[in-house]
Amino acid sequence: MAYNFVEELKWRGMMHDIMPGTEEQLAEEVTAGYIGFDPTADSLHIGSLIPIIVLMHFQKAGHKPIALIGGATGMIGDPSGKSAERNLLDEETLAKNVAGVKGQLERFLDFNSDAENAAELVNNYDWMKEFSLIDFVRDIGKHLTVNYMMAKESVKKRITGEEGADGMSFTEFTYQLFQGYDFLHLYQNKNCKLQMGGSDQWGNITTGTELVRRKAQGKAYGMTCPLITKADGTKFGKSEGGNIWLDKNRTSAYKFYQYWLNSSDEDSENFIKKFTFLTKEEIETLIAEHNEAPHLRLLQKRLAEEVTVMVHSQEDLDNAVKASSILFGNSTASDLKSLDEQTFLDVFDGVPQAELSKDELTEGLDMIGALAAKTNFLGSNSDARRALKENAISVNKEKVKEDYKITEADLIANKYVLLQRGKKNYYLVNFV
RNA sequence: GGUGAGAUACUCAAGUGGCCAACGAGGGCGGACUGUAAAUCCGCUGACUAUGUCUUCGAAGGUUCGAAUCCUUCUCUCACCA
Repeated sequence: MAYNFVEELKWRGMMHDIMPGTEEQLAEEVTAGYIGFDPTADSLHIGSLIPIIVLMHFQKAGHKPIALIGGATGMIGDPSGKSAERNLLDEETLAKNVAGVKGQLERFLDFNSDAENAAELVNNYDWMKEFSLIDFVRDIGKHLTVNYMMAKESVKKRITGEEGADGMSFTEFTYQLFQGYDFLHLYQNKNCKLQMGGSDQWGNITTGTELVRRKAQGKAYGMTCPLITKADGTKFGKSEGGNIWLDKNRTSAYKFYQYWLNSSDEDSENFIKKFTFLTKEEIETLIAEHNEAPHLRLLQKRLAEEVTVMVHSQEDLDNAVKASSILFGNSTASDLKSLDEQTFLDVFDGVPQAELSKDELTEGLDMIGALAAKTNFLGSNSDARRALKENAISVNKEKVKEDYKITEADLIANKYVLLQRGKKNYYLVNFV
């Protein structure tokens, strides 16, 4: 095999823990391996990219990736890494989420190929729903002791009350048995011998391999990748606006692109290894070039490009780059006006808006009113006066003074006026 | 239950009769610089019909020409004693 899965993950820093014998197993034959995805929302966010990419590497290495959607386990809630009991999702939401997550996974893995190592998509609800409580308790529960389950870190933490934890329901305690059974089921029905996941999944994975050993006298393997962290300690995948989603409707391609572009130097070295498929040589060259001229931010740009194209499309990337140059470059009112309405709206997607009547423009709309009273862009008239005095206000990217009046001549696409306070605060007024 | 201390703006925290819309620090915002970064420097940070006016220092009353500041009652927080 030209491509060594384990070696590949190791140099990319994506290997946290691996069970002894896993490499030998992978070297020996085409192996099926799976990762579970929780349908906690109808879209995955960029935290789920790592497991997806691991599966893609897995397939590139000639093995068979299985993506498991936790339709059943999602109904229970994984206690790993949580200090409080989770809220349960109702069936309807869950069905919607499963469909959403499934659609996204199809972007990255080809589930319809005839190849020997074609990717496969399964939903554990399909085999869990028929399982009766009695059967489950007799067939599965019998093979593991409570002592074993209690010894897991995720359980121990909650029981001993560390970190303000407040106990754990039977429901969540059962979770690891469910996930363990998934592995057993896939082992028996799909000859799946490997489970992968984030390092917080180690406990659940070992429960699975243990179950395979005891119940099926088989040998199964596990591997985890480190959880993504950022150098400044803030949470990965979050911005002020919340999660960065893979769904364009939740996080626009522009914002998605920006998230990566704004990575720190330190993080971007790390991220480009993990989130792109560039070769080791390419990445080393990039890092070297970046260190030569850090202000050009080659790493961040390449990272943002690669990931945006992978998750969205080349077209989305082009638009995001264009939008970025309008927002952050030296664009002028005429640049703005040259945009067609759709692109303009895409660029300013998510920017707060207000609607005003076009009648306001006939006499010319004064700045104080435009900023505060009519739009609530700024909190008060005083605030508006201050901002104007500070030379902080722009109309259509051009600085204005307190005596400026907005007229028909300022309209973009005959409808919009772009207000701006400082560099980053935008506000769109829609004249109808 | 008793005694003592305290409550000030987004947070911490000065102010103990007029010079108080209230020192200072942090945060936030803006400007310069810069790499859409970090650091640094400077400015702003109650409202309004604005060289003035109004409301604000736990709540309600009172004293006074004038109260964040003094008095009374109440609410809450903390400390010590039961």
